[in-house]
Formats: sequence, C-alpha cells, structure tokens
Amino acid sequence: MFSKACEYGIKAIIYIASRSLQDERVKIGDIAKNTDSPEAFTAKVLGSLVKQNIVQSQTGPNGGFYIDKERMRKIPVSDIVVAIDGNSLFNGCALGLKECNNLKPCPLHHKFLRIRSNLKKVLEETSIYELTIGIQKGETILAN
Amino acid sequence: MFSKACEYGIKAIIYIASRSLQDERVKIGDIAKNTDSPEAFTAKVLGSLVKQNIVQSQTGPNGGFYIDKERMRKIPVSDIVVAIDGNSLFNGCALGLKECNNLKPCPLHHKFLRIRSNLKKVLEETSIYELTIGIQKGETILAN
DNA sequence: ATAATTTCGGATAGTTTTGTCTTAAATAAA
DNA sequence: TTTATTTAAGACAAAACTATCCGAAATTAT
Repeated sequence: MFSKACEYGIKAIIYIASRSLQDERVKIGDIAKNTDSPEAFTAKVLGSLVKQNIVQSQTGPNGGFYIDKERMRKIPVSDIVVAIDGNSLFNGCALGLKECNNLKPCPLHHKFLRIRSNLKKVLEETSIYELTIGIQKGETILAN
Repeated sequence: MFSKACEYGIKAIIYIASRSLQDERVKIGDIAKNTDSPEAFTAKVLGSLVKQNIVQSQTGPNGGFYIDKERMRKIPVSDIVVAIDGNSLFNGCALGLKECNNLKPCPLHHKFLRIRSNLKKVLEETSIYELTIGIQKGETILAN
C-alpha cells in the first residue's frame, strides 16, 4: 500500500509530534530507535519532508526535528503520503492503464472509485495530532 | 496498490476468459498485445497462475491459455491477487509493524481495518466472469 | 517419424527501491 | 574563536522488482 519510505515517514512524523507536544526536539537516532526504522534512510525521508514544510528541523547541539503544535492539527496524513509517494494511490488506475476514466474504464475502475475515494477521505480527515494522541495515551504503538 | 506482475496477471486472465467464452485458446503474444503488457514477463506470471490452477494451458500447435467457463464464475479477483502478491494487501500493517492487532494497534490500524476489509470484500465478490462481461460488452477496456 | 508450434524454466540484465556511508554545512555552547 | 553536535546532501551499495532471452519439453499436424 505505502512505500517503505512512506511508512517510515509517517511513523517518524507521529513520533516527532508526540515529543513536540512536550516542547522537545528529537534527534534522528532517537526517531529511528523508537520507530524501528533504518536511521539514514529515515533521515533522508525527513529531509524531504522538511523541504516540503511538513516538519521543521534545526542543526547543531540541542537541535533535531520538531513540528508546530498548530501545524500538527492542520496537516492530514494524506499530505505526508502525497509528499512521499505522490498521489497515484488516490488517482492511479488499479490495472496500470495510462488513461482510465468513466468514459474508458478498466474492468476494476468503478469498484475502485469507491475504495480509493474512501481511502483518500479517511487519510484527509485524519490529522497528525489525532494519531499522536493515541500514542500519548499508550493506546497505539510505533514499534514492537 | 498491486504489483506490476499482478496488474499483468489480472488483465491477462480477463483477456483469456473473454476468449474462452468463445471456446478459443489464446497465445501469449496475443495476450501481451491486447493487454499492453510485456510478453515474457506476462508469460512468467501466467506460468505461476497455471501452477496454482487458476488458469490452464496447453503446449504445441493450437495450444495456448484458456480458462474453464465454470471456473471463471467461481474464481474471484482476490484469488489472483493473493496468488501473485500474497495477502499482505489484505492483512499487512499499514505502517509495516510486524505485529499489529486490536491489542497492540499501530496508529492507523483501526482506520485501515475498514478500508482493507472493504477492499477484500469487493475483490472477493467480483468474479473473473463478471469482469469479462464488461469487456465483451465493450464497456471496459484492457489497453488503450 | 519429422517438423512446426507453443508453453516451461532457468539464466541474465535493467531499473527502482531501499539502505548505508562519508563529508559538508549550520548551529550552539564553552 | 574553537569545538562539539546535529542535520543536509550526495555518492555508493544491496536488494527487490521488472523485463528479456534462450534452450528444453510438450503437443499437434504433416
């Protein structure tokens, strides 16, 4: 469903957000450990998300990654997915046809229209903040 | 969503089925052309599906691939997906956690439970035959 | 039998994704 | 100002996925 890069990205953002709620910055090593993700690869993914203004970072001692408390309420998970994987998950044809639409649909087109729009809706309605709360309460986990 | 192998596999099966409705066997070159798929790769995918008894084949002159008219009504698309991509699409954790369940869920677990079971249900309820009818009627396409 | 046709199966090659390493740049503290 | 810390960025490596090629096996037709 999601690429590995995207999985790491989402987990990292949630972890960063959970620490940002306590006004703490997080170092990449810390993120990697707590999300059970490869450090250097996750760093690369986060670098891209920093460029795209989804998360913020600071170099130097006491630096690290953080995310605005306001922003984490506004940013939906779908933004992270699109930032990393693009929007083919939401738009692309299930069978890989270059053109696939209501006029010239692939055999699965109509069935997937619902599934995809539902998936999109769910991810658009879910904010980083919402997911972070679950972590804070200990109801959900990022690694096992 | 699906791997390329799976996309080719599904398209190939639908094309084979549409020809099998007219009691014709189809050669791999014919399949590749009409599904806009790479021939050798599709052949390999079909080889696997033959082994798993989803489609049948015959070597030699006038040979080719075909699928029983009865079977195409019974076999759901989900069987093809599982045969090629496994069932991680239906069962796997959205964030890649090894263990992710109701007791120890990832942050997206509950949201994806619905999406996944819906996706699974749709693919289980859709037979090869059903998709083939759309092709026959010219309502849907396998290549453009 | 022989020849032609077609799938089967294994080897090989290319491309993308995933992952690592190393150096540079930025920042803060001493 | 110097040093330590941390992200940034690019090169490099490994693995997975996609794709091709070729000879073997099976089947049919001549």
